[in-house]
Amino acid sequence: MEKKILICDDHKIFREGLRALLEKQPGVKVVGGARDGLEAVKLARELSPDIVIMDISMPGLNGIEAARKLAKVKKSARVIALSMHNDRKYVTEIIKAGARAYLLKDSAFEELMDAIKAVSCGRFFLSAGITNIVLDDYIKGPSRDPRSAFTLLSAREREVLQLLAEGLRTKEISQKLALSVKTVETHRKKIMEKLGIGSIAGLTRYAVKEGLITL
Amino acid sequence: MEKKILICDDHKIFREGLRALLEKQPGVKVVGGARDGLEAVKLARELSPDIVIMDISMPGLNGIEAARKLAKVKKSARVIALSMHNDRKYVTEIIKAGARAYLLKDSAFEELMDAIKAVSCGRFFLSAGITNIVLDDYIKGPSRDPRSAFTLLSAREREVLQLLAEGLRTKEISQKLALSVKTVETHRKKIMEKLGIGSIAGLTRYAVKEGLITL
DNA sequence: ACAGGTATCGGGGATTCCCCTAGAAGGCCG
DNA sequence: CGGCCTTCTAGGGGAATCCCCGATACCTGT
Repeated sequence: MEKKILICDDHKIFREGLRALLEKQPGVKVVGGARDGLEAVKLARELSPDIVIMDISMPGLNGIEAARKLAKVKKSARVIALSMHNDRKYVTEIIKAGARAYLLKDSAFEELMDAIKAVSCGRFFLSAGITNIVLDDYIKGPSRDPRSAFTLLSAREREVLQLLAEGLRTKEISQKLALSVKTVETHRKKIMEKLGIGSIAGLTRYAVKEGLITL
Repeated sequence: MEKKILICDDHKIFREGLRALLEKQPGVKVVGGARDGLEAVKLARELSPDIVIMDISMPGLNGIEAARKLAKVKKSARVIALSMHNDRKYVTEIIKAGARAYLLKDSAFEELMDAIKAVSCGRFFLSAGITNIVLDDYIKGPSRDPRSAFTLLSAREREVLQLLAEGLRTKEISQKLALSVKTVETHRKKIMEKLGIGSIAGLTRYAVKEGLITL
């Protein structure tokens, strides 16, 4: 029996490209395409796909919320998350939302086929590099709150992070906080370690995303 | 004679999808794929494609700068910009950089084929909705928007700025661009001088604001 | 030809980064 | 209570960087 597939992505040309690739494969059939989360849920109800390939960033209702809804409304549909972000936040959230696979858009198409086979058999599938994130969270125990700067970092660390992201250099921060330069360095190191970010530029982008500073 | 096409996008699965669609079309042949701007320029020189389909947001060297380089180095290649942004900033800049077409990723594949036909004949092609933006700027005459990254900085400086904001350290940049560490330092110094920004964090925020990188 | 901007490098000292180690204080759990 | 973890603090030492100089070469427009 052919697997029915629903493709959800807000870029039409991407949907068409993926459809073209899938149509060359035996055993699968693309039954529809959705351009946002709401349409994804609607079409999933109408078409009863076996597999839903779900982009995460979509306007209106994003892929994570859409997956959450599908888990309630259409349990039979196996969701494969497909995203350009390898951000831990997205990964953990959509997996918790019921997705059975997480692929990066940078993956080869072959990996997508592997994922389709895996979830069809009831197994999970994670892109290389994603596994680390999930296992990392797993061994750290059930962290129910989302991994934000406020749960991950200590108050002092957030303080240092903000100053770093605002552009102060190590010496200035040490003066401002009445600390040794070495202490500030240690804080920076711990922050980078916790967040898995290895540069000031990366920390700045993170701080903006988390709302610690404004552009 | 078949048109040789080079696909530039940082997502492998997107490149594969597009290739699958194009391979079903007569008269065109995909000769290669690049995952960033530098590779795009390199492959364009090696493969001499007739058409370069260029995504705008790519790591390292973005599509706008890549188009600018191609306009100097490989005049024969017609660039089709393919982006998810319908932001006027991107449109005007890449058109000025020499692109002959601008398509949204939300476009249908058919539109891409129309664009390929158009630029092959030496015509321009703009996605619906994009035309307004260009004409709008056109009738308003040369609207020198002051103080943007595109008017203040040189191409090389923008290139270095993007890499800095992406979190690469000086040495990595020098290796990527095949330059001396000292040269990269000088560029950074000039960038900071021109922009009046004195830290990597500040440069990162600036690059995000200007759309050189995404969060 | 000349001025100006751009792009490319170097010297050298101050500074920071990055790897270690480590003590004091507070909380948590068997 | 006695370990154990986390946090905050700080230092040593070498590599890498930042930051001030200067310098050469190449365009481009006047």
